[in-house]
Amino acid sequence: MTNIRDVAKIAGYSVSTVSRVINQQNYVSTATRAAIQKVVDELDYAPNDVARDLSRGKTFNVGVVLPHEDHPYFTQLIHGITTAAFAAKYHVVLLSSRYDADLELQYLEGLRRKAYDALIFTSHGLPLSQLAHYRQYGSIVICEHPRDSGIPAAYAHRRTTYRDALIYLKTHGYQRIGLLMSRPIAVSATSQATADAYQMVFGQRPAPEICVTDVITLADGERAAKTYLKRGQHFDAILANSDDIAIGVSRGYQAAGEAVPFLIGQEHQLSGELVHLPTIDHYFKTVGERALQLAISGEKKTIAINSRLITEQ
Amino acid sequence: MTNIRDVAKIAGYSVSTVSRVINQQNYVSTATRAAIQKVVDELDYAPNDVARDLSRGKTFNVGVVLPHEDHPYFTQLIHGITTAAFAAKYHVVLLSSRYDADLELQYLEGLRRKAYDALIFTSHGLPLSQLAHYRQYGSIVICEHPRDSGIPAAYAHRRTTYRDALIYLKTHGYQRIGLLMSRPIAVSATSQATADAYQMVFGQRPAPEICVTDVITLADGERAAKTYLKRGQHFDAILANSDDIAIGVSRGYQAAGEAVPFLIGQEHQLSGELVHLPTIDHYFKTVGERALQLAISGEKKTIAINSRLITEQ
DNA sequence: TCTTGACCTCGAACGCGTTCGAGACCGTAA
DNA sequence: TTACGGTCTCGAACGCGTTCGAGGTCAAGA
Repeated sequence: MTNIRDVAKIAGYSVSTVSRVINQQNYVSTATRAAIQKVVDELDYAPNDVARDLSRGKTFNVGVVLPHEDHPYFTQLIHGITTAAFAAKYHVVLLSSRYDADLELQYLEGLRRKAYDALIFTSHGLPLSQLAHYRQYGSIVICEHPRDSGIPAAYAHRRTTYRDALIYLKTHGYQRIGLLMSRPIAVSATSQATADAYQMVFGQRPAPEICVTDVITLADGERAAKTYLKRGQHFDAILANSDDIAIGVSRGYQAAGEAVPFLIGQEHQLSGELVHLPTIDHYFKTVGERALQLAISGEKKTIAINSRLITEQ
Repeated sequence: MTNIRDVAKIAGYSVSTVSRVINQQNYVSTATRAAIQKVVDELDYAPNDVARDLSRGKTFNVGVVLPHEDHPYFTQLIHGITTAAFAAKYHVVLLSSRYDADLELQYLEGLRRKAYDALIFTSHGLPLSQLAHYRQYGSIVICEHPRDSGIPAAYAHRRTTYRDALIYLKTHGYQRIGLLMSRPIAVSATSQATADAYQMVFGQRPAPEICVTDVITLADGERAAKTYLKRGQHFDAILANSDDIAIGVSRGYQAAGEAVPFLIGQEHQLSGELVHLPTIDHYFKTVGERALQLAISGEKKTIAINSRLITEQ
């Protein structure tokens, strides 16, 4: 493999002059530039990006930690992140975590080892304090409310919209509400926002038995419906954590020959549109764009993107 | 930032011995290992991944070129790729292309400049011959039939299943078939497979007027239906290029108050399942896994994954 | 005429981990 | 006792581009 020293030697100039030619910098005479360019072309020389990254001390890589690849939240977020990364000439490195603490730690170590300039956690299993500890090694951005961690964040401002949704249900006469969540309230900011909104509207924390957690897919929605039925619980309405999941819930009730509660979905997915399901759009693409911008600028900001309740579609 | 030389100096050992300790290699006495480890811990030293990549001449990065992030084909493929990459301890770098030739060239140059060990093209705008030219700089894998390019490939074997689908239509009495495609037959292997299957079943190439191209989203499907209606063309059945798109077609006809032709979708999406749409599953996750394995092993193979026609769901 | 300041080019140090060849030491088999 | 082989450690070269300080040239302004 030919390197910059080969080019310099053959062209009869110093390495630094060659470097200035390939980086299109000033202070190279036209003749010299042409002579060096000729050798570069003849030798089919291209600078080594890894060496360049090493000497510049920067990789232009942003690691994106995501628990699943096939969930709409992450898909939309990734779309926003890659769009913004592309515009800023950064590279997006996908890091699967499955909420595994060891893996997340490995990725944080990657930041320490300079594999990435910045890390975006679309979600996380480790405590925020541990993420915060790694900020000394590089920029870290999370996609949820940072609490008291001080970590820069871009996230969907869910609570207000969840409140809107629950108020909507209440004013339409739905009193007994079931809540579906991807993760337990104790560990998930999203689930907390749901619980907080519930408290605002109904004056108390949601009882544990009205919440079903670990609901991710349509099949989980179906399972949740069966769980409710098996327990003999009755609900007027259910706030599902995605449109697909709401569809699953609907199927679960139908399969059991029971009346389907009123449903509200989330994510504004095609499936919900098909059955005219009320939903909440969190604008995750925008969240992703903002997260990436924070990550590369190093700004210590918190950006909340407003969600929207969509009751007619 | 502390480096391996600092550790060596403070520990009183040579750099190579320290290297052997942090890489858990043999030929270090227990006492030495402990002494060095102590200094490593005290200094909070972590090796620099970029320097390591440079000296090893390998990055463990695989670039994945994809035209869109929000299309099910790519989402499923990415899922397979990240799954396999994770298992092999490789990193997936997402490269948006929008079929832009300049961008694709930039990514190929990235291979030449050692930014990636390998490149997977989930789709491409550049001619295969140009991709083939860059194989001298690193492993390249495509996700379609490689024709005579010799490029290693993992792809969905579509033609046979398209034939099955068209035979299914023919035997059920549907004679006049419309074909929806994401890209023109001239540039897309997928569209070619559709046309080839059509010829096998109906004995002739599909007439240009029965094909609508640039159909990517549900809205495009709706538009395609309107195009057909505007032209006064009648079809007994339409082979759409995704379930979502088929739904769009259905809407287009319904909005115009016209009878909806029999529809077959693709990708086995949730939307199709909801309306019991016949579909074709291409197993793109598997394709992605195989593509990544080819990319990192450097094997010069072509792997075709069989698709499946699903007529009852 | 002297100074100042672009302009051009060079050499060497720097960023940092890996690896190979060599040397020293010790135990065991011949 | 000589040899061979394994263990342990070191120094230096290597992978490769960037950048800073220095030095030389030349023209314009004082």
